[in-house]
Amino acid sequence: MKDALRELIHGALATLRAQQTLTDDVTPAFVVERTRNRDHGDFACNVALTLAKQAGRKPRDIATAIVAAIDDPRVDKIEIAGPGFINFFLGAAAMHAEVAAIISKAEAYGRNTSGEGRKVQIEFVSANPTGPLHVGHGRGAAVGDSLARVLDANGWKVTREFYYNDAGAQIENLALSVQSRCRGIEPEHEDWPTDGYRGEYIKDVARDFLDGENVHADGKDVRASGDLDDLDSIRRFAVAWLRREQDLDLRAFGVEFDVYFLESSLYSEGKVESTVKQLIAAGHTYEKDGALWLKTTDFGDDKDRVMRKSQGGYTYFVPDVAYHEGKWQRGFERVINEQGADHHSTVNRVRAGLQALDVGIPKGWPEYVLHQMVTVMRGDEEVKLSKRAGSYLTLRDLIDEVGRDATRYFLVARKTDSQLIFDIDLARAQTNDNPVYYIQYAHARVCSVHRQLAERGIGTDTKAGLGALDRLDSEHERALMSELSRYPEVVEAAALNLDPQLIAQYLREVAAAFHAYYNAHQFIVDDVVVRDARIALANAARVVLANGLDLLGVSAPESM
RNA sequence: GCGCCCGUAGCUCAACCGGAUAGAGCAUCGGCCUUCUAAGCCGAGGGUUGCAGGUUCGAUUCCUGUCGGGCGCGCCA
Repeated sequence: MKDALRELIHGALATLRAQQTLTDDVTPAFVVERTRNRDHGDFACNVALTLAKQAGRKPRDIATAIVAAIDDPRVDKIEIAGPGFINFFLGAAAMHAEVAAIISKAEAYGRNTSGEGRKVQIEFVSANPTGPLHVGHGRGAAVGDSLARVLDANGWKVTREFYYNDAGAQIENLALSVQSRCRGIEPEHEDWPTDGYRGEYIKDVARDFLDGENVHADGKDVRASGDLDDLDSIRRFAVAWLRREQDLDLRAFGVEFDVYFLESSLYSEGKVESTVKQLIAAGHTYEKDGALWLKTTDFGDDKDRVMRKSQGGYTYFVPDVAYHEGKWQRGFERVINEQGADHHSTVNRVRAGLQALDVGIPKGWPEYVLHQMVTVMRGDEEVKLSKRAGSYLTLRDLIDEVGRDATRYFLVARKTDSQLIFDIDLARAQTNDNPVYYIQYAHARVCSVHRQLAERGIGTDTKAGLGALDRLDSEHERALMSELSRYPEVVEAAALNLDPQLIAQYLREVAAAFHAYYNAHQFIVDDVVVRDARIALANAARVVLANGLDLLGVSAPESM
């Protein structure tokens, strides 16, 4: 509806220009937006205000001229208000048509094609296989996967990718830790490796290694040699073991990836070497103190970066650039990296490295969505420890305790750049204070109505119901219809702002509108036409709730 | 010391890339409803948007400074 109104405005401007009422050919940016206040109608437009400046005329005069040039049956009334806002009051028919569209499009309602099938990659989680996923990874998983779903709903062709380091120093620490556990050394002992991993899970890995277990991860089997002097074998086994573990966690979270990308492949396939050569050839490198440097300061970084250490070997930054060049070569018009904000310093660095390649990669490519820290509270106590990891709360702990739906919802329900406080007690609560419960309950209530009808042997006629929506004219009914019709705009906005939180927030409002509607009216009434209409509207609400929840990866239960 | 993020009602958060009287939920207080799940409705109180400047018709939003909280600042990844 928003777009339709924009077109009406553009049409009116064209008319005014043809009449010479307007002489300026340039139309400045303007917006059509939902009003906050019902007195201002359904939509408002600020075009007269933005036009006034360049036309040198009073906004209200321009607004009057524009309004006079608009005539559309979908619009009941147009008012000019305040400094010159144009307020549109939609007719009931426009709203009823939207409800009918919801029912007929069903799962497809709210989806659009603005992405035109272009390729976008979302890289998220990307945890190294050195330990269980923690709550921070959970936020990344929830946000990244929801973003993927949202962009898919906007017509993009989405690839979900997980990048992990299976070869660096951290992995060496992992292998050494497992080896020490195999030898019965405890983390408190003086022979325990510096920077070793102390969690309980290391013991489990060690046990399985000594037992000669077989681990299936990333589509291949890795068998433990059981030889504790064979560090290489320990390393391969430990990586596979933890990869499998993380995979189970992610699956329990409803998140699946299309591509798992190994950092080691960048070395084995010579990508790192070729990237270094490219950077040297492009003339952006220099030698200093026995090391090879990249002049990233030429591209907006705050200091130059070492590529090859004086002792030999590349810094992690080099494979990072190689990796992203590979993403570019794979044809992703957009790449969105979802990471913890503690990695924010890599943003400038990676982009600068890509600019230095001189291969035509746009300046702001790739895009980043960085999420801030998560603090988990139980009552007034901060929860920090996990039995499994020994040092931090794992994602699995949280899913086990509050369930997947609540975990996912809570982790996306806040702006990514704000710190998030996860209230375990609230997430578990079976009350209306709990937004997940409140939303799912609204969905279940519609299903419950159908069960009630079935028990009484009452059938309904959706088509007749949709034809009779004009019989529904209470405040609650109107409000619910209006709320539902916003859904497509919310899906669009969530993609534009890369912000699934908008969906979470919107669903709460839909649920509130539904509950109010539900409680103010009887569904099972003798008037067949009204009954059909009310149930058709309830079904429309169910569709929007189900579609929205799906974008968050949260289930839409039929009963609770 | 430098960089990034945050600071909005008692609490948890919004405010749709600068718009109208800064909004919801919870909590508190006063009414109503209590019927197809555990609901819901109406009203009230509660704000100098951390603080101080600036930009303009107009600022929670943009700029500068400042205070407070978080995270980063390696030839670690």
